[in-house]
Amino acid sequence: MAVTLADVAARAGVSPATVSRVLSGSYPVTEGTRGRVLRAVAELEYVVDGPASALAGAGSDLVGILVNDLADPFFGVLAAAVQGELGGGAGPGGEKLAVVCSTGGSPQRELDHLTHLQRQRAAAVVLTGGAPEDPGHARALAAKVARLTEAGTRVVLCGRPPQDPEAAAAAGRGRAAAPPVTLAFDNRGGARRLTAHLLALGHRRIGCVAGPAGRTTTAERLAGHRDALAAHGIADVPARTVPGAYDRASGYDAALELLRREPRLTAVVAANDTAALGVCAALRDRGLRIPEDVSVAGFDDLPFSVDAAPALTTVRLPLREAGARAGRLALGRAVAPPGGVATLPAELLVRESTGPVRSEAAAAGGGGGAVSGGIGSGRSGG
Amino acid sequence: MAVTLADVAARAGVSPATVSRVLSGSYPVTEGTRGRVLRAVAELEYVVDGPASALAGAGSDLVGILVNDLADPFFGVLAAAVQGELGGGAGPGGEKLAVVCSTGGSPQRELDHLTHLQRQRAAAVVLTGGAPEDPGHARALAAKVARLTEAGTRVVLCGRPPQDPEAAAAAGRGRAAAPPVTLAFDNRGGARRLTAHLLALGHRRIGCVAGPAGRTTTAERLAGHRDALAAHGIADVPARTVPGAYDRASGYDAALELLRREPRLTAVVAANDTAALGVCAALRDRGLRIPEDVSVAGFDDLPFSVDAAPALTTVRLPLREAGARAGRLALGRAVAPPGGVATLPAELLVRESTGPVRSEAAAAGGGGGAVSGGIGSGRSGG
DNA sequence: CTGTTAGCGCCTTCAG
DNA sequence: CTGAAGGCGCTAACAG
Repeated sequence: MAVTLADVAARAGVSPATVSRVLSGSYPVTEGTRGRVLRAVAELEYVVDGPASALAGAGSDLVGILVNDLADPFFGVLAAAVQGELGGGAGPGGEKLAVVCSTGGSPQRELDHLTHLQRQRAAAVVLTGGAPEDPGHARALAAKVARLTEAGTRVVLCGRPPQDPEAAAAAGRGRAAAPPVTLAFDNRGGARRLTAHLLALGHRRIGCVAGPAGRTTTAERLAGHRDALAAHGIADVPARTVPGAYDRASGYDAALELLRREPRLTAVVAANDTAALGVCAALRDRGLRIPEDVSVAGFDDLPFSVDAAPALTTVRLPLREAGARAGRLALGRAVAPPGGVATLPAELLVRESTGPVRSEAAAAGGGGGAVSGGIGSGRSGG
Repeated sequence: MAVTLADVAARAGVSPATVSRVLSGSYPVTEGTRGRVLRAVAELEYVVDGPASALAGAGSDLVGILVNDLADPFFGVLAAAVQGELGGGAGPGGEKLAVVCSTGGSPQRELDHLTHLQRQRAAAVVLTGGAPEDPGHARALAAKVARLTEAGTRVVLCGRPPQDPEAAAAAGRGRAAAPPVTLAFDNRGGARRLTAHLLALGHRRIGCVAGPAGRTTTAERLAGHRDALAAHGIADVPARTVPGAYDRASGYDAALELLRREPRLTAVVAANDTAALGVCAALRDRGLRIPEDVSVAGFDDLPFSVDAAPALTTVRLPLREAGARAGRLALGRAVAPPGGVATLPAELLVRESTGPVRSEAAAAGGGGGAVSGGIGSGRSGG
């Protein structure tokens, strides 16, 4: 930081205040002065100092985007959409610098990042992805969000359920400029329709590779799955659900475990498309064909799922739209939905990885021999 | 920002300076005082003000990561790896806040983001992905990088060639604390081995879906492709290369265009795995089997490529490793390679999407009928 | 070990 | 329309 406002002022033969006015464009300045100032700025390659500027009262231009995992396309697409809206930054409000922070799914890191953002006086924060279900964390988060909104930071929840109103109320102590806005996904409805689709195809022994335990998204999708089962008068068999994560390896292991527990499985719903890919790989390795022997379904409709082998039946979540809207909300360029909460639809996409259940006779004759039990996966504890 | 350092000091009955010392932990403080201060901090939910702190001399804890597109797994994986290294932030150097900025491939936005980071006094900046080949931009970028390093910001180039030494020298005017470090990928070598693999399988009419024009990565991969062709004494047919982008749609369109120009194509190398997926889709839509009729190869070995149909032959780039190393370099926790440049290997991964060229006879008999010329794609201009 | 004193670089009143 | 002055909240010398 060698060259300062004062340097520019000296070179242009004006006062620092004038330079400031030219740069912020908030005040009328004579064309001539303006030109000289701008030239001095260019010649000196002057760049406004962020901290000093922020300290002196100009708001920061940081917008925080919290994601669980940057390498996960779900968050990549979401974050890209948010950032796309903050945009080229040509806007008069000035360009915002998007700060994408990865929490790795850790509640503590979520809080830490939020503190960081608070420290930096972020203009807005977008929290993406499901939330941990721990009440303690929910309370801490509500408190942190309250501090943020009180300080004028706009908060948008994208892809998670709204905050508990009571927790939020308890956490609030000052006057929030703008209460947090929520853009939720209809995970439950989507999961229900997906399982209903499988049931309609005749499947009765459906395995479920759930998402990480203790997260709202996992709970919602599981609830939808059970809704569908219940609606068809089918008892939910707990052993047919194994926990996992949103990655391929997890889907692979979980599928093997499911097969061990119930070799006659005819369908598997995975936590998301990435896990579904792992499920497919495991099934294939065991000599099972998809969907002839076993149907597989994903969730999210991530970009690659249409090109998988076979193309994945899944539930499309409007990630792009959600991110873009969250971005607009963060910028204050969109009005909050009534009640501060909007639920975005989840659409069933039937492709090639699901099909009619095979008849029992065919099952007995088919590649079923490969599925003898007791493979001794070290993962039996679940 | 209601509660300040002074408030905490008052409540704890000490001076502001003491509070500052307790919080920064840089100076010895009595246990008792320390306890009272910490309690006051907790009770008031005090959070240090970033701008003020930075202005007063404490360095900023921002690390910028520039990527072309967050929704692209290539960058997602890279950015996640970098961020993973900045890490939980338990380290003594204190936690860094990673700022992931998406340039959308625009040189101007790249510069803009760097200015922003400069404004914020970023501790380090990691530039990922190929660079534009425009000399004007290279000069501007070199100048910007020089300003950054002069200000003490560490700069790491990850996945792009090193800066032109002359341009860098010309841009420098002050004393750079640490010159930029480069982690390059052996794109050319990888592409050469990939095409050589195809040639070894007997392919002679190889189509090439190139990456975006005017970018170093595109040029390097193309050069490698031509190296292999030349090494086998095969003339490069310009019409067999069509430009594209790193997305599925681009691969799809490009494959159709290639087929229009040369219906007897037996292999296609794509700009990357995502584009390869599009190529495969287009080929399938035209009734061609992979790899029996046409072999297809990708690049990068993105996470989904092993699960594609068929599993993609590709060139693995050590994205995870590169990102992690870039992160360590950014933190100053790794020593720069000799000469400031390290080239990371690109490994050929032969999977199922490439196979021996079909015999001419088989070609005549096979699904070739679908490939009649003159489909009139509007894209013939290239 | 702790309190006091100066700014960091800028923006924003106030005068002129 | 422009200059001068004050302070944003914190840290870094200095004293004590």
